[in-house]
Amino acid sequence: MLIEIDFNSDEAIYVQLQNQIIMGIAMNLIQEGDSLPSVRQLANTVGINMHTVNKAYSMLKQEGFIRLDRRKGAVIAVDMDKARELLEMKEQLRVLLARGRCKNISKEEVYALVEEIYDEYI
Amino acid sequence: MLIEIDFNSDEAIYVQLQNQIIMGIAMNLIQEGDSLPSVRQLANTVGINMHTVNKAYSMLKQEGFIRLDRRKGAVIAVDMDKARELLEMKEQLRVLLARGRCKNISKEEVYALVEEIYDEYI
DNA sequence: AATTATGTTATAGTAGGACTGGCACAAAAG
DNA sequence: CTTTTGTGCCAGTCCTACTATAACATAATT
Repeated sequence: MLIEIDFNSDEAIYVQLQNQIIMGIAMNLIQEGDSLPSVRQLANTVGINMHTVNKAYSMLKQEGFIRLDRRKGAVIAVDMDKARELLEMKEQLRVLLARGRCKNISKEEVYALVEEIYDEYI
Repeated sequence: MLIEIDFNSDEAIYVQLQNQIIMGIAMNLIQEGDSLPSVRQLANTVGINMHTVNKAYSMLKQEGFIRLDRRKGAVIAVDMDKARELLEMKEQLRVLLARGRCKNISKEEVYALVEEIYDEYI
């Protein structure tokens, strides 16, 4: 799985790492049980510091996307805490949809976007 | 329109201001043409610095939610750049839905959330 | 047994953003 | 004229992001 960092982005590097890994899981580019490069290895190939990768991995672990195994590195292991995820998603959606509503974006247009994104999952 | 700041939140104050004003517009608590308190006034009532309010207003202006009028203060004036908003919303949704998909949240559950939020708009 | 690679922790430094504070200005309102 | 407005500049504090170096115990490799 290819990971690319935009150093000119205003998004923190560890957030970019997080999001790309999460999207990689959603896209089935990496699956349950697969392992990600080690902290040092990924830091080296991407060209960033070890601690930055470690922070991304730590957060992914805390949020229940990976399990850190000393033998196999960072192993994809998603816990299914839907309740918590639904609550967080609702908070995020509330702000996102409010912005859209101000700009006259209809519910149907939102649904169209969701459909488009789900279609990307093949 | 009541504005409340959570000083213990990890969200920046000016972001909280932005979001509350945007949600205020979406909820019809404030409407096109209405004006918000002046920079100094709002800063005073909320108990924060003038420059923090100014930053929130400046961003809202740049994002096309208000117009700054020296006579009337910050006037609600939403520009309808749907194309840009749809692009931004899609980027945000991509990350949000990826998280959900990893946690086995179905498209139908997402739609249910959207319905719930739209129902809040009365 | 020795070497290497791993996750993890500690400490320290730099850079930038967030927030506050004070001051000042021109423009508009009263 | 006086007050209030948005705006700009400069300075200072605090926190986060990122880097850098070092150290450690554990585990895989040789």
